[in-house]
Amino acid sequence: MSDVPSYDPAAVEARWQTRWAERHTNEPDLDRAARPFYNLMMFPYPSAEGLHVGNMFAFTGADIYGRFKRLQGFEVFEPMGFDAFGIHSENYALSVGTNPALLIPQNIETFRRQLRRFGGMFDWRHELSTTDPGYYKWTQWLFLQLFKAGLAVRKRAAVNWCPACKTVLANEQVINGYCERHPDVKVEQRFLEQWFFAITRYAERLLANLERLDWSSSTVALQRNWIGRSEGAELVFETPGGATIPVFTTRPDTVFGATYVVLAPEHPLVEAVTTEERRAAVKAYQREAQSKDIVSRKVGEKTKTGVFAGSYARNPATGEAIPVWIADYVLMEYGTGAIMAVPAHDKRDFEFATQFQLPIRQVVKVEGESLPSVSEDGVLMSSGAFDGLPCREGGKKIVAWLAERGMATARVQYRLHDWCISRQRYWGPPIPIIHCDRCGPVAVPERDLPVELPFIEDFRPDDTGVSPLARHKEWYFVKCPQCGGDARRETDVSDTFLDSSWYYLRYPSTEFADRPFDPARTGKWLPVTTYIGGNEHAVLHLLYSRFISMVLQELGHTHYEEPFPKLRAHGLIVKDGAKMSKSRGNVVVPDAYIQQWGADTFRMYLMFLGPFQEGGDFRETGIVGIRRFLDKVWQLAHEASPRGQLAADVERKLHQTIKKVTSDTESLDFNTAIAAMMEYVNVLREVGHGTRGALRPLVILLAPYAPHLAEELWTVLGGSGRSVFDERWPSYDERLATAGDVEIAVQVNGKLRSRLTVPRGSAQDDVVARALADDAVKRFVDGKPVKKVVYVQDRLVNLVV
RNA sequence: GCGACCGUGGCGGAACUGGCAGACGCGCCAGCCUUAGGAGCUGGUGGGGCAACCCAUGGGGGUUCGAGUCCCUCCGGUCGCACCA
Repeated sequence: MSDVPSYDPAAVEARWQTRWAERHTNEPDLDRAARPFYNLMMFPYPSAEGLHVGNMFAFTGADIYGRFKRLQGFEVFEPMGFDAFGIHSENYALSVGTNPALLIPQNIETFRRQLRRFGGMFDWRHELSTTDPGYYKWTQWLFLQLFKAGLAVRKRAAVNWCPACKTVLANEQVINGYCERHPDVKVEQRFLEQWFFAITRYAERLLANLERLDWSSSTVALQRNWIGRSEGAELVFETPGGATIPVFTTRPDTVFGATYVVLAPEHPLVEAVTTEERRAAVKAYQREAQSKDIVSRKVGEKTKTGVFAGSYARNPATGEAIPVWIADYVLMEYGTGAIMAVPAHDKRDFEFATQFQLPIRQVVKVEGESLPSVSEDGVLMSSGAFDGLPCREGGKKIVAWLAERGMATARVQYRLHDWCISRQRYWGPPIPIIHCDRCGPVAVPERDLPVELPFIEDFRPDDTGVSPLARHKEWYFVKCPQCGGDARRETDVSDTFLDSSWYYLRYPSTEFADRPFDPARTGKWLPVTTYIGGNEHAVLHLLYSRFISMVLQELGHTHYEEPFPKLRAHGLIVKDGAKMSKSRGNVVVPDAYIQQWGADTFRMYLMFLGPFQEGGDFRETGIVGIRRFLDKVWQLAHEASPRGQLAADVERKLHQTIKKVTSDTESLDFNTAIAAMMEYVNVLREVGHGTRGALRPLVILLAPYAPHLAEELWTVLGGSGRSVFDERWPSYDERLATAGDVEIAVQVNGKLRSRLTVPRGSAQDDVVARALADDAVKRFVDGKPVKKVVYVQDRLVNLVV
């Protein structure tokens, strides 16, 4: 054995983590940074179980990118925080019977320790937690800005209600229509007054802006889908009683085929269209529909249910009287809550009409399609003057024709709903509103913020259906800030997604207690340069953040409309092909691996597992490969001769490696970047020795991936300065990277027959001449004339005979 | 049902705008070194012929001098949304 000390990751990592902290290595000057780079990763929810490998996978990839940018000369701000409010924490707290206010700090402490241990380049000066009153004071401020702008409104809306818990459930607590905690109790819907943000007013902008965002295409597709824009028309169906039923349809061309009308059971017109003799049946049906929970109500059931209301409405196109039905396959939240049913050209209407023996009238002819035919590639029939027109054109003409009589309006409809931010829960920031009998809902004056969440010994929900906060009398009863009369606080807390919709805006300004975000800091650091996170947040978090950014800009608080111009989604780490979850019991925790192998080895292993943006299957068998690689680098660095020229082939390989690692790290292809570094190390070992000149660039390339080891080896290689991260990313010489001979494939009729080694950039004629002289090639050309030559520079030549 | 994606050795995965399939790593095999090794080193490793060749990227078809890559079709899998009119 040589006299090289053995690589002891635990000692190396402890040493450098201490130095980084002492030397403030990871703390950029936020006020004076000349080249600011805001490297953001989605902050974690600090679960009781601690950081798991999925978190670490995401953070490692993002951290590598941040360190890479730092080495390229940017001043990188990489903050970390905790999304600690919300139903997860509250449920866990309920299950162990301890107030979340006591549990969360412990969880955060565990996360903080784990995050330091893995070596993230976090600027801990700017840590935040959404549960900190100093943070949620500004979450409440944000609510007030929307409230004052008329964007926070109160509406009645359905919630899941468990009659056993006597409380509101989140959708994820409803399992197949039953309460998660009472598997034999059916969940029902109840209607409560709740706070909504008017995100639908921004639907068009949220959709249009997607075009100019540099985001993973999968994420864009998810958002586009969620916003769900549909073009169509609102048509009016009149009842003899004088009521008019507006319906939304995307297929106005099929109006001649509308043979009945359906209202959602909650529709306000149900009363007016129900006849006396049908009243009992309709009431019974409404009760039945209400007893279903929201989730199963929406999941398409095989058999449809409904009830005839007793009255008829006039089809605006045909003038016919058609029956009005009440059925829960029509949803109150979409369109107008009422539809014209065209059973011949809509699957759901077809099912319903078949079941209840309602007439089915075909008005679109499509080649080779039987009913129900939903294609728009047909021509109209049985549609009066519009017969023979293609669907789309016919639809436009029908809308125009009906519009003359005030019976139709073209309009656009979105699936996106207003954002319900009310939670009838304990563990969240109280919504800063005071209800006064005289003044109505009144904003808490900003000087009185935060409305602190009081510590409540018994924080369990009770059978009142309102948040446990209502039980805290001193907190609940207040004076109206406007008239001074008796008033009560709003007891709903806000949605966790509101907390996380602006945390990135707070990070650079955490030390300012008197403002949510400092204008100068915000001007310098926002919008976020690169955002890396999982696709589980592709819709809600990212959509809400974009919405909040638009509002803040519109109200003059910030200078940008889109918070995350560049977003990359990482993949998922699975275990044995299945998603890791507590219930499956296959959650992998990194601590033991870090203990055994070191953080650097484990970081690189996670990145080598598969493509960062696709994820991979966690198998511990490969870890040793990374460790062997780092051991080799360690050995080479310690044995490197201080001086000495690089052999030509080593130099070429070095420049190729720099090129590959640079572009792969930039594109987050960490697995192939690591492979390239391994190849270089293999070459160095074949040559039999390393020089410091050959090792120094490697150590810098490796630094984002294995930061502690790189720091250590940088000093071994005689590096100056306090940190390898004060160095510059190596550059490569394109000429050197591509110099030397190349091997060219020689094909005859498209089949590989031989290989030639020629100088790079050889002329076609020379290569062809040499190819024709080749024995193997001669055998296959067999004296036949060459009809065609395909030559790809430095790659191949194909002779067609 | 709608939308997005994927299918390559024993395994994880490479392969730029079509151009030498299997980089890199794990595992496995052989040898070396060791009292010993779950350490280290050297070599080998898609399949078949055991050679000069043939066959191989889920199946079938097509475009092309040339297809893992493009097109059609079928099979299988993953994710998201889902009675959205």
